[in-house]
Amino acid sequence: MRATDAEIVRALPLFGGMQDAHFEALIGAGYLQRFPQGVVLIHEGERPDFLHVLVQGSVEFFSESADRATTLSLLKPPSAFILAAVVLDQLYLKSARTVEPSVVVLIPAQAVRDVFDKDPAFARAVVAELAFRYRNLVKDLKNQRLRTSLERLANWIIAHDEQMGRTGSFKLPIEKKVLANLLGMRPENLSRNLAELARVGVHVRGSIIDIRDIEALKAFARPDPLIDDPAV
Amino acid sequence: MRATDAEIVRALPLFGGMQDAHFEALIGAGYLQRFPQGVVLIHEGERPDFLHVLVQGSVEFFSESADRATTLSLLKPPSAFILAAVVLDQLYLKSARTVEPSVVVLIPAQAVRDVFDKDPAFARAVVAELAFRYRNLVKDLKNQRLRTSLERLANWIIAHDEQMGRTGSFKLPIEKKVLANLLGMRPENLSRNLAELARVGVHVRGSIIDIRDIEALKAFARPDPLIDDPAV
DNA sequence: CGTGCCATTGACCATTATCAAACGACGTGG
DNA sequence: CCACGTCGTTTGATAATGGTCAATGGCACG
Repeated sequence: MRATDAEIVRALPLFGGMQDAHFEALIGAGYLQRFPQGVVLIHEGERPDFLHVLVQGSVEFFSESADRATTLSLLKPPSAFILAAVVLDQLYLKSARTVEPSVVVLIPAQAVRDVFDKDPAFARAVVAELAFRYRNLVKDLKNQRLRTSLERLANWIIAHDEQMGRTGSFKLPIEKKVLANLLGMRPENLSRNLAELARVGVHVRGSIIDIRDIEALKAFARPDPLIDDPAV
Repeated sequence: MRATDAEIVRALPLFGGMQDAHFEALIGAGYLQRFPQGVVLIHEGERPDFLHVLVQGSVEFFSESADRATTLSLLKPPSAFILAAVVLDQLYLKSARTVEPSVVVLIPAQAVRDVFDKDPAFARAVVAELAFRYRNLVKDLKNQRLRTSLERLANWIIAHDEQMGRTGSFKLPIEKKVLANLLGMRPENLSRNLAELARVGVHVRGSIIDIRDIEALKAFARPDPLIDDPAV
């Protein structure tokens, strides 16, 4: 593994506070892999062998059951994933695949559990990470239960515009197909929903989104910090 | 607080492994309260002052946004709740109300965070608890995304029958209204869905559910351990 | 024995999925 | 350089799913 990759991992909040010796133990036991686009990294139902750290690229979490499939979330680097399954040593509940060529650091699950038992700072960081992800999941469930697909889309557009600096205009960072699945709808429905949002001033040309009346959009979307604000 | 209530708390996995002195610190700082049915114990958007431990009764977690409301889960004693908000010291994302007269132990959030920093066994237990709840939430989201309301109901009936010992017959443990909200549907829809399940051998008289053909029910419901099995 | 609240039922509407077809961007190979 | 195939996207028609509103019946509790 190159030193810069180890540094990326070390810089994550999850690994930042731990003792050097413990970090060396983790990173020494781990290794780095490069994957092309579309590779399934983990399969739901299997047992976790490694804690994964996404260093470059991006990963989509999805799940399939009884002939249906859904995207649960997208992950951007740098970020660790499947921590809950690793610490409990229980089956994966989601599958993960790369949506672009990606670089992943793999750390043996047993090494993670060993260091977790020895390093209080790491244990605290694991708690913070799990609690943070727990809360994101609560927000996802609320988003799904309390809103129509049109409202989820409208709020996603508002949130993404804020992330991009409130310019009122941005390019979709992912394919519409992937966005549709992420928002819990079919691509056909996303297409119609995007057209529908013209009524509140959202205009679409290809993958360019223009918000021409943010107030009208917000009046329709009714964003809620307890669902949409990543810092809450 | 009565000694027996403290013992109930102490017996929880979350508190079981910690040092006596630390448990005394927590329980000494805490106090016990009794609530009638229908009291809102916590309001989403507020800051957590206490870790709650449900000792008796039952609690419903719900959320409201933009004129809509949904039930996110039900909690049975003994069980701690709102742990994620407490350890991160961030706003509640859900509200909670009693659905029957309940007994709750309240432990000041700061005391929890103090002991968490000092007691590795407690820290490990917090991780296990958070990871467990995280996984339950993933299952909830999959259940919601991958199934229709009729399928969620069918699988709930199968799961509840298993919990009750696979007798093929049980009494609903909660009002249909509450069950409907828990399963993410309206009471009218639950009514129709229950009638619909007669086609696969489920018969309903008042709050009594009879499964007359478990195989037919399972063939329709297609239960998935990665969604329905509480031990996975 | 009222008075509410829960549950059911009917009619209707909103939302979303499904199926099908057509279009368009993009990359490959001739 | 262009023809072609692939895949993502859009659009249309239709069906499934679930919500809303309203009326009614039933049951518990005062």
